[in-house]
Amino acid sequence: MAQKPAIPKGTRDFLPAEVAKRTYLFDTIKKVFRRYGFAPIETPSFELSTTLLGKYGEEGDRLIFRILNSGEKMRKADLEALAQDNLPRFANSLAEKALRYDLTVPFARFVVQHQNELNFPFKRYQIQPVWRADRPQHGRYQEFYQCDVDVVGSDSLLYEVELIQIFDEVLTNLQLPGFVIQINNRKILSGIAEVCGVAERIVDLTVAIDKLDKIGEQGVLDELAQKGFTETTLQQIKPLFDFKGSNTDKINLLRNYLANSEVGQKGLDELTYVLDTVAQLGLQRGQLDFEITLARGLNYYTGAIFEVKALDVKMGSICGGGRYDDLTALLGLKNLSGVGISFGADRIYDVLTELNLFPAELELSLDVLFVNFGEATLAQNLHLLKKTRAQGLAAEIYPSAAKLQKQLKYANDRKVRYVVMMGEEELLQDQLTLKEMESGLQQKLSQAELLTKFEQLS
RNA sequence: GAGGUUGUAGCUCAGUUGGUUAGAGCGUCGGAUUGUGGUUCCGAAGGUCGCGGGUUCGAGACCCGUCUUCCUCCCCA
Repeated sequence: MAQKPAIPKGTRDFLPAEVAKRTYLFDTIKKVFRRYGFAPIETPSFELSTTLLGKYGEEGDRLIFRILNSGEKMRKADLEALAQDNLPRFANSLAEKALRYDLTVPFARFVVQHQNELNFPFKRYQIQPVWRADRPQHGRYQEFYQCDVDVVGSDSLLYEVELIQIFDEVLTNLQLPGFVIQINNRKILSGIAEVCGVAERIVDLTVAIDKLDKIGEQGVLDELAQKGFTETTLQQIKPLFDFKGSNTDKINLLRNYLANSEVGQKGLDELTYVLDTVAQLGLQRGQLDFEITLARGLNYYTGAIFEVKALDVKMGSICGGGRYDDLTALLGLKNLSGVGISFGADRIYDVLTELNLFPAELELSLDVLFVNFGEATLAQNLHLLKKTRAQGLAAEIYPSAAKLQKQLKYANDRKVRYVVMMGEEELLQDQLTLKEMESGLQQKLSQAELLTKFEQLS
C-alpha cells in the first residue's frame, strides 16, 4: 500500500540548488534573446493532435505523447479501425489532444491564428517544456525545456546571421570553452539528390549521408544500397566523401559538383553569403563549420540547417534549428518564411555541470541569518530583520531559541553569508555581533552601522 | 518501436556455490558542563533487499512478468 512514490521515466525533480542553476541558464539565454529584439510568448502545453501529427515525419509521430480522451469522448473510439488493425487511425480516434513535441510547430500555429495581430517580421522567443515519448538515455529526457527564437515573415539571410551570433553569444556568456556551430543548407542537399537523379528520395539519401561520421563511407553506401539505391547513384555519391578542407574549399568543390542543379547553386549562394557576413563580423568562442553531411533537422526545413555541438563532452547536439518556408502553409497561411533556432536547456545544463562551469555564487540563497535568543530580545531582532529585508537582502531569523551551535550549523548548511547575534549581552551595550561565516571573523556594531554596511552590499 | 543492462539504508556501494537477527563509508539526528558553524571524538535512528508472482525445507541471491536506470539502434535537444 505505502509504496515508495516515483516519477515517470525520463522526468526529473529539481532541488533548490538545481533550480538556481537552471534559472541562471534561462536568464542568460533570455538576456541575449531580448538584446536581439525578440519578445516572449507562451503557448499551451498541449495542442490538438491534428496540429502536431504529420509535421515531424513518421518517426516524429511515434514520439508524440497523446492525451487520452476522457468521459463521453471515449465513445468516439474507432473500433472499426481497431478491428482492421489500423492502429494509427485507432490511436487518433482515442486522443484528440497531444503534448507539444517542440515549440516551432505550435509557434507556426500561433502565427497563423494571430496573423492579424502581429507585426511582421515577427520575432519571438519561447522557453517552455516539450515532451517526447522517447527512450531515455544520457542527455535524453521525456520532458525537457527548449529555448526557441524564431523570426517569421522575412526570408532575409540577415536573420541566419543574427541567429548564428545568438548561438555564439549565449554559449560564450555561459562560459562554454569551445563549441562548433555546424551549418548546411537544405537546398544543397536537394541539389545533391537532383544531381544523383534521386530528387524524390532526398530524405533517405540525406539520413544515410548524415551517418558518415558514425558508420563510415562503406556504412553509408551499404545503407543506401539496402534502401534500394542503384549502383549508378552510389557512384555519383562517392565523390562527396572526399569533399574536405576549409569551408571555401568545400563550397568550391560543390560549385562544380552541383553545376547542373539550379537549386543547389542557390543553396551555395545562400550559404556563402551567411558564412562571409559572419566572418566579417567575427564570433567570440564559436567555430562555424559548413558540414555537407549535416542533414538532420526536421522535415520542414527548406534552407539553412544548424546544429551546435559542445567540444570535449560526450553529448549529442545542444542546439538545432533552420529555415522553414512552408510550415505555416501546412496550417493555412502561405508565403511566410520563418527561421529559428532552439537551445536544449537540459543538455546544456548537463554539459555545464560536467565541465563545472556554473558560477559558485549561485549557491548563496540567504544573505543574513538572525540568531534567535528568545522572547526577551525577539522584538528588537524582528525590527532589525525587517529593516534588513527592506534593504533588499535575503534575511531570516531562526524560528526558535535553539542552542547557538545548532543555529550556526543551520547558517552554515544554508551557506549564509552573515549571522547577526543580538542577545541580551549585546543589547545591554546597545550593540550587536556580526559574524562573517566564511572567515569566521566577528565585529561589534551598532544597529545603524550594520544597516549602513548592508546598504553597501545590496 | 528493437536489442542489451541495472535496481540492497537519504547517497556511493559490500553481501562468498541460495542457509541464523542484511553490512560499511558518507550524510542525517543527538551528545562531548553556561552564547559560536565548517575539523575531531562518542552514540543513535534509518532497509517491505524496485514491485508482483514462482521454484525451494529455506531466496537479497535462481526462474517468469512488470517498472526503473544506463547503453546500442531508430530518431533527436
